[in-house]
Amino acid sequence: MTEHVVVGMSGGVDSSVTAALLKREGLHVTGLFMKNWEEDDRVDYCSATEDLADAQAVAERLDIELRTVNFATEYWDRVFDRFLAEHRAGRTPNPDVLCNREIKFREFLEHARTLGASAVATGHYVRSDKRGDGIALLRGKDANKDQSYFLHALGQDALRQSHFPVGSLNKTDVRNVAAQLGLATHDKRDSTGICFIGERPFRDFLSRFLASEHGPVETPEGEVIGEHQGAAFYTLGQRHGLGIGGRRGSSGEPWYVYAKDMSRNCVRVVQGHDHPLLFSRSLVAEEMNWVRGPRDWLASGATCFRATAKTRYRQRDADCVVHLSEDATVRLDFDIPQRAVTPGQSAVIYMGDECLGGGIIARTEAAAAT
RNA sequence: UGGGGUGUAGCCAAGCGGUAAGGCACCGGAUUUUGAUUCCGGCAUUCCCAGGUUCGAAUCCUGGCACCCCAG
Repeated sequence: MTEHVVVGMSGGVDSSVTAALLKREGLHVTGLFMKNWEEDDRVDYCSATEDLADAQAVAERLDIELRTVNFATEYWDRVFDRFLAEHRAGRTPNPDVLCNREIKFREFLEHARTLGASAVATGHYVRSDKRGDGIALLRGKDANKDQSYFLHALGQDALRQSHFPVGSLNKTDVRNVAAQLGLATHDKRDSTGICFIGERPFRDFLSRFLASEHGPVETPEGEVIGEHQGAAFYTLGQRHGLGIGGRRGSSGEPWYVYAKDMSRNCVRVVQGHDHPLLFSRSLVAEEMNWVRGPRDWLASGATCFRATAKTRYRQRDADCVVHLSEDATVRLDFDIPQRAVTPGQSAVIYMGDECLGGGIIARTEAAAAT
């Protein structure tokens, strides 16, 4: 009996080619289009409609069935709600990390099972590989498109039942395959923005869900030099949106957010992209997930090991020492202080090409000598 | 109303008779399945106002106006 795989089709090239490749392998492929965000917004409505039409066109071309499903309630409850709560707390959440864990590789996967599938597939640029007694999550072959950062919160259950065909291709190859097969999405622009929600004017979008008040922008010395639109709208390392112009006797460099004080609704800034206050030498991450279990790579008894880590998507890996603890937290000590390490974002740990896992940054330790 | 100083884009700020540097902010774009960062592009027919000198002035002259500092 041929394996039945449900492919999450978004209407983009990557998932189109994912379906095509699995079909070519001879698997029984069903496409499943998810709509997880409801809005009266006309722009949004149009793009979702267009995406569905594209997915349909591809499905027809490939001669596979396309179904649709709506997880808007689940998305709101399990992803967006927390996304908002994090912002209220002054942190900078990564909704897509949560979305993958809660929606794509939980709700979606379960739904696929009810359709009789034994596995799902997505267009993520990652690879998986049997290692030891488990399955390792590996970076995508195309280093520029690698999305393992977003999938670091997956567990063995999810990986065992998932395929990532485009993970071993380069983006240009993916587009070529799509073009050769005559798929309508072959030259479709890569999508960006929050998954399922899309690219929005950030502040306007968030302000529809979050109450906010203007507040002071202060220097480390406590001098008020501007007014912000609401502390929740800013993230550490951010430059724009502060409206701070030239100042007498000042260097003329831009100003960047290095801290937020939510109790005072205050955003603290510092001048210069590389100001010491923007750097952290270490961080503590919570809610750690070890893709393959926590002890595989550890010599017995050891409580730390060397690895590399990213504290933001698309950031270069940074060498560090990972310290394990009894609870589900971890401390990373960087060889070289990292810029704009931000609570709420994920710290994702790698060993070579393998994504070991990661957690949510809870706090950091300043790099500046005290 | 005695003396001194300053008035150039939203904010800093070059310019000192030859036809408005630069930076910050802001806007647009590129990059990007978070949010950022980064990169590229745009941004004063006009220099507080009014006269005058000159082939030509933000730059010189005259008179106003505004603000700042020191004396009161």
